[in-house]
Amino acid sequence: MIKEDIRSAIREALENCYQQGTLSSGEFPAEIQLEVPKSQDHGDYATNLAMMLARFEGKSPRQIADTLVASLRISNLFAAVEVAGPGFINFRLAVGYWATTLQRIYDGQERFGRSPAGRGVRVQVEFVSANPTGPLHIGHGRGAVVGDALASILDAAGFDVQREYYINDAGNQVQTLGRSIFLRLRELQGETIDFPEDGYQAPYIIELATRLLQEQGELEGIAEEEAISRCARFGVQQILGWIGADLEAFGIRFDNWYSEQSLYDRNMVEQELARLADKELTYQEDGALWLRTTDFGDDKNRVLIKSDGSYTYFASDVAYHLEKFDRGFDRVIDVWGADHHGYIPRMKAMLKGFGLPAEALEVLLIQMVNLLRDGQPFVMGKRSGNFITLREVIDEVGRDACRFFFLMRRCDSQLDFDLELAKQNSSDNPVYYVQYAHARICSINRNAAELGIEQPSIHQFDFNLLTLDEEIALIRQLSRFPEAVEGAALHYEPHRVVFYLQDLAALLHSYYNRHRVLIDEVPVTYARLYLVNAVRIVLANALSLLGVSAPEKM
RNA sequence: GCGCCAGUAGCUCAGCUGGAUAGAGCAACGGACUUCUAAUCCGUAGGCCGGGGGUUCGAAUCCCUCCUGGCGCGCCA
Repeated sequence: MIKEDIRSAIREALENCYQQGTLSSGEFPAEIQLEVPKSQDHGDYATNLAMMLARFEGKSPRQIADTLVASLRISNLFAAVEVAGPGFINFRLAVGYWATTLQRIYDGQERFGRSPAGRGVRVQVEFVSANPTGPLHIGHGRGAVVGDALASILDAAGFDVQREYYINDAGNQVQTLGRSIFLRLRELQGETIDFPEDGYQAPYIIELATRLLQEQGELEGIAEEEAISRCARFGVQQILGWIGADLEAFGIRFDNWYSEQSLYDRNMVEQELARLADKELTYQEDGALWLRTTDFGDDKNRVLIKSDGSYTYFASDVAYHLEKFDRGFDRVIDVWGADHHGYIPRMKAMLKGFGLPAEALEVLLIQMVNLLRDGQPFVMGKRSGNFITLREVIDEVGRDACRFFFLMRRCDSQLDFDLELAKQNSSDNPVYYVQYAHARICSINRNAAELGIEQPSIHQFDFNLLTLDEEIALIRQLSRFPEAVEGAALHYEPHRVVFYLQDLAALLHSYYNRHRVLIDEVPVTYARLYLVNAVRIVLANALSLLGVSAPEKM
């Protein structure tokens, strides 16, 4: 990649200076910082190296920068290297480099933007993992899209990625689900039931009860406990079906659905807890089994086995996470709702105590989505029965717009999602702005075909005919796509791809409005078609990372 | 009370590991369609980066403190 080429040129210059004695500290920064300057006047890339070295050299940054530049072999990589401001070294890339960029895009096609940065590190992204006790809501939707896009981005950046959904199909909530269905079922059979407040009130419970009655008949003659657990199993299975279908409608597929219950069935909880005990990380107190998380940064120790002998949720989660590493993942990313943030220290403490590095687990917190309708907050809650499902939102707002909206902001800031506003603004929703850029290029291609102009081959393309500032600006932006993907991957920030896309689309629209692609001069037309289709490829690749479609017509 | 996240233009938000003159969209105002799709473009205006201290060549970014909003602080899941 271009950044590495520049870095090695700088490194070489630095070595020369030390050898020739023009610089004396012998200091080598671990990584030479290269940034994209905000202003075009400052070149394509800039480094602050001279300023970093100032305190070691005892000279002014500008002096050091001058020395470095003098020693910098002016390769054909650069058109100009300048010292500017307090001591920046600005690099302007040689025009010929931009031709290479287009070449790489055509060579790579849908693979352009991918990089080996992740070195095949095995990473698992676990996301959504909503309890199978009700349909997905808007908050799940945000986590779903962020997790899905992040997984795609990591994959593009060279990580070996698996998408996993953890099914909480054991424990109290599932019991509550079973009991709720069971009671509704008895109601359907004519009994008068005093429905408990802590049961699930929502109408879909009655729907489930009705269906259970149809499919399995009455549960006469079965002990209540067994009947409830049968209701629970049925409910979980049905609801998982809904969830799977909703995610499918959202364009999300998991590589693996992992059952919490299966941990118990295989005695994994017992086994993994035993490993913690072997490391003397657990102790008995007040009739319960505790984990010493305080030794590793938590503010209190945590119970694994309650005094009544049953496991806590934390116990199975501990087993689940340890088992992830048993499965060979180098890194595990959990996408959680921000309301679970208090849970992070104990999970990290557990892994640390177990001897795993701190960065083995990365938790991405997804802040709350405040659902509004006509500016009025919509109180959500599965038990209250008052909620709008994710499916309803997708149907109302549209899949592409919905996904894009969730990805537009960094995930650790809260999001107001006004349904009326999202619909009302849908015509000037930013997603259309980006998609429109893609559709416009496709439209040019259709017109070209009608005029009998074929897509130019590399041999018909003459880079020297791309002389406009807007054209170079477009190629510059195209060349940065791999960096954008890599940055989004390494920082776990899918929204960077969104901003990259908006910038690229803006350049395309601006170019489109100012200049025509299809003109009388055939060689220029070829050059512009070549450029514009490189843009099309990158737009499509970036949209694909976000799971948003790239329409050919709008 | 303790902890986590946030506070940047009227509104919604970007700002990469500290860098050059703090950016974009919407809203406002003024322009551009006999020309590849006007879901677009061009321009104008809009700021004490919540307040106050500190660290240094340099702070929206790091540290301390205070204020505001949200969320957490179970032998619940």
